[in-house]
Amino acid sequence: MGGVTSADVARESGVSRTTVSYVLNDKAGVSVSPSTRRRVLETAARLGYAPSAAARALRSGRSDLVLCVLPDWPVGPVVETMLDHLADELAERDLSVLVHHVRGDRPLAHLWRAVTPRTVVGLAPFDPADVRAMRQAGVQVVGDDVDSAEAAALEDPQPRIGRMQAERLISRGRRRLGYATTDDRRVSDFAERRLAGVRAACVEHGLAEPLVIPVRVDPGSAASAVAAWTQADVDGVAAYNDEVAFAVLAGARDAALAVPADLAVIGVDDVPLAALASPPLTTVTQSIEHEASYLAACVLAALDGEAPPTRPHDPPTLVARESA
Amino acid sequence: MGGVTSADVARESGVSRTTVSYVLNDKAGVSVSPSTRRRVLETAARLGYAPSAAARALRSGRSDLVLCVLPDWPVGPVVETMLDHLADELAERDLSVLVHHVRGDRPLAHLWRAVTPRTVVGLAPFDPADVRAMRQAGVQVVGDDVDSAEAAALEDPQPRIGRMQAERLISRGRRRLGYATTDDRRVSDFAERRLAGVRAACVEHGLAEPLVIPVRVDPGSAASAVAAWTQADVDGVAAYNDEVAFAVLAGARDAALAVPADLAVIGVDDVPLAALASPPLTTVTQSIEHEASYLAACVLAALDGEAPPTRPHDPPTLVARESA
DNA sequence: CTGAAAGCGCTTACAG
DNA sequence: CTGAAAGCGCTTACAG
Repeated sequence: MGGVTSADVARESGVSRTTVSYVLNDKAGVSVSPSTRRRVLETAARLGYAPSAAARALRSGRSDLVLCVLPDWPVGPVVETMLDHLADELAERDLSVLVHHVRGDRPLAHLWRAVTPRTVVGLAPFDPADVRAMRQAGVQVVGDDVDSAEAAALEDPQPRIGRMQAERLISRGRRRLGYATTDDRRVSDFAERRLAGVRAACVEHGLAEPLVIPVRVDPGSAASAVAAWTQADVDGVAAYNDEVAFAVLAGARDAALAVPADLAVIGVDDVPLAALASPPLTTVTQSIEHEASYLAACVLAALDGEAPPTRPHDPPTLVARESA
Repeated sequence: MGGVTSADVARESGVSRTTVSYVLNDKAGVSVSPSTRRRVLETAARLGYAPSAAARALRSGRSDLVLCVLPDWPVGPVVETMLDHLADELAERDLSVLVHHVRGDRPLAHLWRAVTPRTVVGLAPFDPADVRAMRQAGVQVVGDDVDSAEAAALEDPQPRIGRMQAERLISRGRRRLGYATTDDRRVSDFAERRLAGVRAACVEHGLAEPLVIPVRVDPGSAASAVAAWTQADVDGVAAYNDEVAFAVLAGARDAALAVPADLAVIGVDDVPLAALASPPLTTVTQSIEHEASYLAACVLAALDGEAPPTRPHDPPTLVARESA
């Protein structure tokens, strides 16, 4: 039932468990005679021995697991790509990435205690109490705003994204902007911060407040939003993300509006389908690879007890296609 | 350093660790006086006690973790939704779902040994040697084809999906079909099985072999595929999935082909954006909720030592929109 | 160079 | 109704 233990290997090769442990872990500073070493290695292989991670974790309080905690927002291709990169980079250090989607209000403590990860990476800020508890238990905590919510707020990239959208629209001659926000509560914070950037750009360019309308990802919702914008002479719409932009595009189509001539539309994310939209969607994107590398570097630095690397200055970029 | 332990709770509430354990685990057959019970519970809450899973796993050989192993294929909204449902259903039994994306050829053993999960759920078949090892270590294994690759093959739903696509196209008067397959090696197996269904339907209806062309999710690739189909008088295209279908739609648009009049297009999955395509995408979908419930039921059954439930007969359904 | 022993935090027979 | 004690498998000072 319970597999082969180090005691089995020790008995079988006629040495103590200590020696087995030394050999198997290549313990530095201890020299084991070559013949013994060989015998132990051979026996372990023959018996198919694999150490119990539970025991090891209990003993040493650490594991080779990196727990990645995702907030409860919808995870699109962007986050997924990021996780892939992260896993790749950490794999080189023999770290396995485990992903957990936070559901409802189940306490986080249950989870990280259950996993005993070496590091916990959060994609949204943790509860400070959770951070404290994890740190106290010797778990590295890495992530957005873990240490300084203020610092993060100062360099929040979201408003820049919104600003960039607005500036593109304005540079294309748009004079009255609309904002297609999401009705998904879980990300309304994001939407709000992006919208702030749009607002700021409007103010700077002497334009009126953007007309904000929530748009669901379905044709009907988009149609009525487009009607309202048309009514208000809106000629350019910045969407919360590419999905919402697709909806706006569909709404414009239904209303027989030409894009971008009658209504320009710009999204955020550059999802794979963006290039295939009708017309191809102009959008703003952040370099996911950079962000992932940064996160990986944070994890590695924490592991090596080094100071966290400085966040790369990673401005969003415009992907200019036809819709705006 | 090491967080709050049950000994702390015991000391603080003036009882033994035994009692703490009994209370916290609601141990059946043991009666603890209500006042003691309350005191322990209260102290545990106040101290923020969470049991060390490592110790628990070491002691009992089991944990509350369900490890969900995803194959190396691109995970779209479909799989994501499924995982969400699974997590929801298992959360009711206090099981936490952890997701691991298989990367490259790193051995699976390392991972499940490190996690010591109660159950491992595979979304693609495991290596039989892995299954054997996990079972031997007392880890439940649940997933596609775990026990009987043949049985699974018999009721493989993929060909039915392809067949359904073809039949829709044929019922709309299409006489020469094309198949837009993926060039992603990781899912070519899926594509092949779906294509088999398309082929079968063509044979049955006395049509020629479908003209198979790989289509990448970019405008250029789609354009040349559409050109080839046009050349061959293809008037209906079944796509491997909705993403590929979007590409075909874009290609048709570039070629000034009317959809569905000149070229009908049908996808698979019904991703959120499908309804927003131009024209709205007709597609075939499987009930993810059902599949997720089935998987959850398998996990729960394994947990309770019951026989696995029979797989629900869950035929794919057609979502008829305008593109076909 | 190698071994006996302690202890990580938990659960569970076994005594009271 | 409650507690003292053993033991899960491992690593690591500490002795030889």
